[in-house]
Amino acid sequence: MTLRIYNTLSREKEPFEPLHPGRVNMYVCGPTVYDYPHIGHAKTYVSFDVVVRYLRYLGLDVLYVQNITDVGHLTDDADSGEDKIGKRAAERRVQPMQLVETYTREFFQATDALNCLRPDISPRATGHIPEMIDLIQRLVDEGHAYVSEGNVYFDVESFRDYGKLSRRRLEEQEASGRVEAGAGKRNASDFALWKAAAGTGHMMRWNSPWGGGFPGWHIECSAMAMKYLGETLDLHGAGVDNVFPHNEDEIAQSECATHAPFVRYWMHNGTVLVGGEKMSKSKGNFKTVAEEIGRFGAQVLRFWVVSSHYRSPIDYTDESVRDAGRALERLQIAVQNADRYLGLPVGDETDASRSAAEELTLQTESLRRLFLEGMDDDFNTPVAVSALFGLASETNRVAATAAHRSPVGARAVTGAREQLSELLGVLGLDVSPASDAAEDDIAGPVLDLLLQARAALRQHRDWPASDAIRDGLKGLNVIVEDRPGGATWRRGSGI
RNA sequence: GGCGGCGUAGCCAAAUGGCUAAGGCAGGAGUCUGCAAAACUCCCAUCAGCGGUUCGAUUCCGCUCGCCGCCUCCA
Repeated sequence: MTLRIYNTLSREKEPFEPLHPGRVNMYVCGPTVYDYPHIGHAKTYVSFDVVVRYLRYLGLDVLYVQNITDVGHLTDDADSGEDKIGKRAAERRVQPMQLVETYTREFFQATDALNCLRPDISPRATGHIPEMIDLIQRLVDEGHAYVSEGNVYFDVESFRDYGKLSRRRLEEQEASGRVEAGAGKRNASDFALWKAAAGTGHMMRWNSPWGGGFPGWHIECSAMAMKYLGETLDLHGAGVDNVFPHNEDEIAQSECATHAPFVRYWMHNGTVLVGGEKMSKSKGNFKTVAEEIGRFGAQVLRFWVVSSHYRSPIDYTDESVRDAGRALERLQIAVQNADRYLGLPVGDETDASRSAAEELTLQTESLRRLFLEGMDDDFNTPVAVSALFGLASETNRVAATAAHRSPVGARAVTGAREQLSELLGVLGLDVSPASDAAEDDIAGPVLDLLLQARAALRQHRDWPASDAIRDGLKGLNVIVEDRPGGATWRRGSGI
């Protein structure tokens, strides 16, 4: 089995071979922190978190860098455009760095809640201005960039491969007439590496060989990625909306400065839509991660993300998230059924129980293979998830309604349960009851006590009282289930 | 206008040049149960349309229709 990754550069799935065997240098474009993280961010960062987790699961040593863009991009291409962070900060009468701090915290809070592993390095753009200046200077020295009225522009025509990622030709873009020639630009497609601050009212500005100013948007990723990961990265991820111009420009700057290939595999994440339209900060049609976690729970959102392929666009609807919640509940119940089975008194081993156990063990192995094959095929999480459901069904078949356990059954169920937990873990999910019971150490014992009392009522066939307890608990989002081995409780999904 | 992608059952969502087109949700029938819940069993699609290539296409090619993204900040 080999991992294959769809590379935007070639538009094909390619076998993944890192530059240095066993090690993966990976960079993902981080957020611009001037507003709350939304579901689009959730999809991107959960998807790449799954990538990191899977690579590590395969035994690769991953160094994962994801930047924080805390220096504003211009709101438009014209030289007079405002810096978004500066603009928002001015509106709120706070310093830009205050604003940026607020939303950086929000960002990590959201990704932590979604159980995304922290990047190994989270470099901030403002902390890497010297590296950017060095890089820009190299480009000027090499003749790939030129200075014009205190601005430094990248000369797009100096790079033969410009457009190789987004498959665009310069002439076509010019023909569109939508890219206006900026003041002092040689070519309409030239992009800013450094912008003069004079006359822009920018609060965030730095000294440079070209005067006071601030960096262009694209240069930060090149500078930070190469600082920590070297001239050639194994993997670079981003949302599809960054292919052009951002990623294209990263390639141009980096390769012209180093004369080395910048990225071996480019991965791009599909867009989150809302009502058939892209969810984005600028459109204002976004739902924040915090808000949606409040409605559905973080794990359900995460499951919603991995239920479709990372490259597919997905529509964000309440219904689809609710479906994800119900589906996740099925996995939770299966794990709980396994645990319950393992706690049952030992009973006789019959031919039937023996063959059922053997079948479960067999299925566990083949479903594990299905999961890995899915993941190996460009991180096909929907296939991987279907393997998880397979494991749930197989487990339920022997564990859901049994009144006692058998030694063979226990071995098989233990194996299936462990497999389920392990593979869920690769997707960053944990459905074991302990994961949410831990927050309250008294509720569990109290519920157990209540069910014991209820069992006595049931002995006397006092159905009204017994049902009243069950209904009452349901109102508290605790689901009681009567089974051959006694009643059990679980928390409902609440949705 | 240019570039790219998508269109699979009521909904979500995979795979595949030929054997039963995964899985989940919803729905239907049954088993179990005092009832309920859960679980289990069974049922529920000819793959947007039209042409072409092929012994054979949902899968490859072309066209049409519809939708989305990028070409401006965006994950």
